[in-house]
Amino acid sequence: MLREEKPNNLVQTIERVATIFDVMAQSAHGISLKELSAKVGLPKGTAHRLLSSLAYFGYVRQASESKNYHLGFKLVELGNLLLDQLDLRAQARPFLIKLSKKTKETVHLVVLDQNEALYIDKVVSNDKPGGLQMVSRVGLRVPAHCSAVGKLLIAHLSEKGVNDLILLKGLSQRTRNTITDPDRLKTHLKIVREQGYAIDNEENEKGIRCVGAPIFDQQGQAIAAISISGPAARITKQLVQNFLKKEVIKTAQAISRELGYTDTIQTPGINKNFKKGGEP
Amino acid sequence: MLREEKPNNLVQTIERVATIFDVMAQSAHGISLKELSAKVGLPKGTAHRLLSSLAYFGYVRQASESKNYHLGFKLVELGNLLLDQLDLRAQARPFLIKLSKKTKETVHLVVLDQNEALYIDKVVSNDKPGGLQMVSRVGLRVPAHCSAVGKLLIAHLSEKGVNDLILLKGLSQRTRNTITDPDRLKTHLKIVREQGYAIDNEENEKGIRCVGAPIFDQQGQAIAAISISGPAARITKQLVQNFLKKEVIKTAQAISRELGYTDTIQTPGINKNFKKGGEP
DNA sequence: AACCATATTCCGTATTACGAAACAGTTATA
DNA sequence: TATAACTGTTTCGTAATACGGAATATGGTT
Repeated sequence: MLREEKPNNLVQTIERVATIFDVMAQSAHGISLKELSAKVGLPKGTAHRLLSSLAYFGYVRQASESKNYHLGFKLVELGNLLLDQLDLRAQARPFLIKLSKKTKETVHLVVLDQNEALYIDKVVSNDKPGGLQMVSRVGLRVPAHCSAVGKLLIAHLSEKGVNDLILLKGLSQRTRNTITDPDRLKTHLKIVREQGYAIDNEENEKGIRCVGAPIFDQQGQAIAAISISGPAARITKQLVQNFLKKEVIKTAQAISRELGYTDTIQTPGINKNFKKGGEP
Repeated sequence: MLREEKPNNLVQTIERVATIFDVMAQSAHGISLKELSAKVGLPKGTAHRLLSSLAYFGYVRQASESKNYHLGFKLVELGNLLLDQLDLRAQARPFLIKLSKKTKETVHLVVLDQNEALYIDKVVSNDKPGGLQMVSRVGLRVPAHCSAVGKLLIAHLSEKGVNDLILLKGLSQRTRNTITDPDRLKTHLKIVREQGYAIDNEENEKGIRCVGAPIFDQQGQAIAAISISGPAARITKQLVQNFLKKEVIKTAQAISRELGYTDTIQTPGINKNFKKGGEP
């Protein structure tokens, strides 16, 4: 997988640790030293030294019986601490809860990170006992080009930003509805930007439909997006047009206002750069 | 702070990265390179090299305008993935929700990690609008000796385990109710172990009272604990004795059964070591 | 009891990261 | 507008650091 601007002098240890974490992330029930050292391509001794250092600080832990290595709880600690440091999340949460209650569907809060849409909060509706539930998780990533929230966020990127993203991540075909043509995507993003909401019409996963709206900060930057997601059978196109679209936009606007955004959504593009690049 | 068995050949980079993360964790609004390098005691150049390597893999991120460094979302990703890898958490969750609904209070799931009680799940009651809410967070740690859940977990440790914990962490006085005498603690733990539940009677934080019960796995090990927590004014001693204690024990037993624990709680200590240390 | 598999530790070597200093980019000051 | 002051970023010769193959411990199996 391609990444953005690779530094020419990466610290070797950090690169190795990142690889180790990634391998462990795929090993739900822990991994032995032998297997891990094979997978990351390091001698056992070297891998062991890294692991015991990581274990000392709590970033990995070793099961006392099986000797298998697992990710450590320090990661949970730091990850959740980071989420709490995000003012955005704290401020958005009550609105998400309200929206979820009103629509009786799962609501997500998403930011763009490393050119992917990253879930930073999730509110599930309690009122769907036994019903279908979209599988998602805080910390999960989805491609930007085939999710409502992703499209919203990149719709407010610069032309260059979008090109870079396409170059780095590509436009993988996830379903038959996925937009995979760069030009079609750019046209679509223009519409998304102008209409102030986006729909994921089973573009990422067959059977899942979403509708989302962008959140703007004080500077008018689209820093996040929210969406309502669920099974396409329940989230019908009709329901989106008649009800959900309106609700998600309303909520997103309320959150934006909470963050200090003052511009009206009705006049997009106008009166926007009052602070950005305006030397007299 | 003292730690368990320090390896003699820690990898320097990992030690430095751990320090950097800890400093960042305390910097809610990001930290400048200058400030960070000063705090961790590294030359700017060195700190910068580590940071840019970490940033490349998403473990830190740099705010585009302020240039300040923040913890990166990769930590969220790994942390939440780890939580999902824990069978315990998935299996316990429905029981926690039920317990929270029934008692209308906040319920926590906790494990022992590095001699501290670590919250790995939290279910808040929705039925307390505007009411008091205990501040807690998944990933947060509390000392073991002054929390209901912590006492439960160390009550099932070996004598040596408890001694090590006391040596490493000490028994800090958090409130006037905190048990700070090693012998008194050991006596108390014996009672906790025998009665099958524990109470935190404002021992960690004035005004907060908790009652908890242990969760046993198939091997009869106390691998986790659950608790009901809330303001002492609401969680009265009476309510604990008449209602909450019973409910939390019942729920903990149900989860233990779910995990394959078969021994009856009524006969603690008896018929326990059928698999642990039984050479013929 | 001997064996096998895996984890852990050791130690001489050279590769890796180090960090002082130069450079660049940005903001404050005259 | 020029200049100073500050912070972030990059460079490069050096030596300390981590490397990794091989020896040793551990513990489970035949």
